[in-house]
Amino acid sequence: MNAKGIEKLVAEAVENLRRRGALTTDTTPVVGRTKSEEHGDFTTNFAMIAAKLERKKPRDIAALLAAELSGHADIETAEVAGPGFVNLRVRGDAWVRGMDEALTAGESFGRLPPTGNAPINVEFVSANPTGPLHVGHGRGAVVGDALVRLLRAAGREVSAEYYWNDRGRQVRELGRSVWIRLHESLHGKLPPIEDENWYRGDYVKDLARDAASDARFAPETSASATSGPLAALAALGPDEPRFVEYGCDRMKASIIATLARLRVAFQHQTSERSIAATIEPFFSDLEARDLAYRDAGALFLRVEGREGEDKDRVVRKSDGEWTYFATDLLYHANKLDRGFGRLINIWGADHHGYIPRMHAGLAALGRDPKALEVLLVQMVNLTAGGQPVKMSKRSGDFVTLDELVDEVGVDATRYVFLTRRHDSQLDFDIELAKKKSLDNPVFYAQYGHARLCAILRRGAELLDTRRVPEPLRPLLAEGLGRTSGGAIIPPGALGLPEERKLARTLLALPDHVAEAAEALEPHRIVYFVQELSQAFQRYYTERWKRHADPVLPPARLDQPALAAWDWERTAARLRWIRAIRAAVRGALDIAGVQAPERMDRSDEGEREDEA
RNA sequence: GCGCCCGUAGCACAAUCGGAUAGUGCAGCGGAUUUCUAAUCCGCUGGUUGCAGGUUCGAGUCCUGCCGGGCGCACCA
Repeated sequence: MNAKGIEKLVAEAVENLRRRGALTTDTTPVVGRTKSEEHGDFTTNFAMIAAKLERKKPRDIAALLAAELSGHADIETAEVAGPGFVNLRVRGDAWVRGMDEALTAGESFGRLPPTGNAPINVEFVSANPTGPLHVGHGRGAVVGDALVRLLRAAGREVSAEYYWNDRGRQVRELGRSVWIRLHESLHGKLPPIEDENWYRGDYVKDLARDAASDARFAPETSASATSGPLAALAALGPDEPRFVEYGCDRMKASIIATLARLRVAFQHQTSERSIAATIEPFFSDLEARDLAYRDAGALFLRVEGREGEDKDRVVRKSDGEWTYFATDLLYHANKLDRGFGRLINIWGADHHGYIPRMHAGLAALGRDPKALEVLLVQMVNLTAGGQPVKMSKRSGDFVTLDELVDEVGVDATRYVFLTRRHDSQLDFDIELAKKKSLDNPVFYAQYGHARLCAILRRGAELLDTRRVPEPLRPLLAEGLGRTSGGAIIPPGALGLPEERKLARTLLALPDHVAEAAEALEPHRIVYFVQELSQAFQRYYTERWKRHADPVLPPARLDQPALAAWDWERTAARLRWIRAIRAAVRGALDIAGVQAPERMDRSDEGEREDEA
């Protein structure tokens, strides 16, 4: 029972009207959730959209549709409102049925059936294997991974992919940097270096230190009894290609390990080196077809005038080296050749100028530029209690992703990265993300789940300690989900407006999944968790504090009071709470954030200022 | 100079292919409560959606022009 379901129902009604000749349009209706309670549960603007083609007044069409819909078994009321909306209110027992579906789906609630479309390739992170990932990469990683999970939940077939720039100048610099550090540890000082391009982070020292034990240097190290392995390696000189390979392999492994920690995984990794292997014939073919040409010793691809590009672009420099643009282009073509219908890329926002060039390049190749969709992820500013944390890249002194995860944990890292749309800047408050209090949104969401679990645990305890009157035990067992159909919980037992509203909220998860996948905006799932958690917390507190109507009987009740308790209502609410929990779990699963059964209260308690 | 992204409450952000009265958190002020995990909840304050036009039944959303912020315009990556 969600907007998609209602949409089908409205479409049927429209079809009926058409068959009877009351309407002629073939406009497909769109149904949305209402913002305001008084407008019912769902609304459609079909009448206003169709009005022009029908050449009728919107309200007249709306009246026809409303009359048709009000006959349906699931519809309580169908009313014409405003300029021509049809507002629908769904019957209470239809909500209860909807929750049964959610409970049957359990952990996988929110997942949509497969669309059967061509698979989607999502390429993200793809940071050069020349150093550890930093915080900005982390955001791209989490957004990309959540997007992959989201698209899968929405029934798409998705492959997550990492592209390694393991060729070209950047990695040559890494190889040279390894040599520089070898030289340093051998001679106690850096060799004379005429430029600033080498990588001077501490991780390179580690690479240099471990190089001697790497198998690919065995010929040198084993034959170096007198001078020592370090000297043997240093003698290879700064341009030794094995330094590059070695450095890349080590960095790749380290980057993948960091991402795995963050629960980010890839189905496929592509190496630029392997792409470059076929680049010669590819571009000479283009040259033969006059899609590329030589000028001043360089090879240019004809992209001028396409996708807003104002000049042709170099694919091979006059020094003979292929540009990254050339291999990137070939790589995207390669992905299309592998059968992907859509190529989604996640880039740092500073690369946005590259998008038109990529599109133009694809167009020049005769490919559909629209197949490549680029999501730009904006900057992350780290703060601690409102104060900016310095992230100077100078001398390799910047905050790595590993350090961030060490500091605040995987769940908080992921959650915070998903609290903003990808294209807006993000302030990441490290202090807040660590706090075990409710102004920390991660904590709030996880606590909400733990609380749902606590209620169900207590319900189970009541049953197991036999404090529930004998004849009513099957009912409670049903509410707790221990049986299915073992007892009938009357739909009317869950009749409060708040309960109905919350049912509507939780059953909207499949709609949110569909919409978020369509928009490529995983952050919406996090908003859903927040909304649902908050709605339940409000309900839970209000029921008890304001209405003296708790979900479970208070602990102090004696046996006669328990006998008089309304167990039917309790069973209905427990079932409903399980449905809420299924929705929270389903949503957190898409975000890749854990849903803990309990929060340990132990540490951190109070230790404010003691001054 | 040209191009791209963003301007929504004091701060940080939402807003379902253009839908009805623009929401949520934090901060501020006031309150509930002695329990089912209070690690809770409620109320109040706060807005000309940067500005000016346009498109239409209807605009935070689309178009044009300004203003402000960020970024990009290499035979760099």
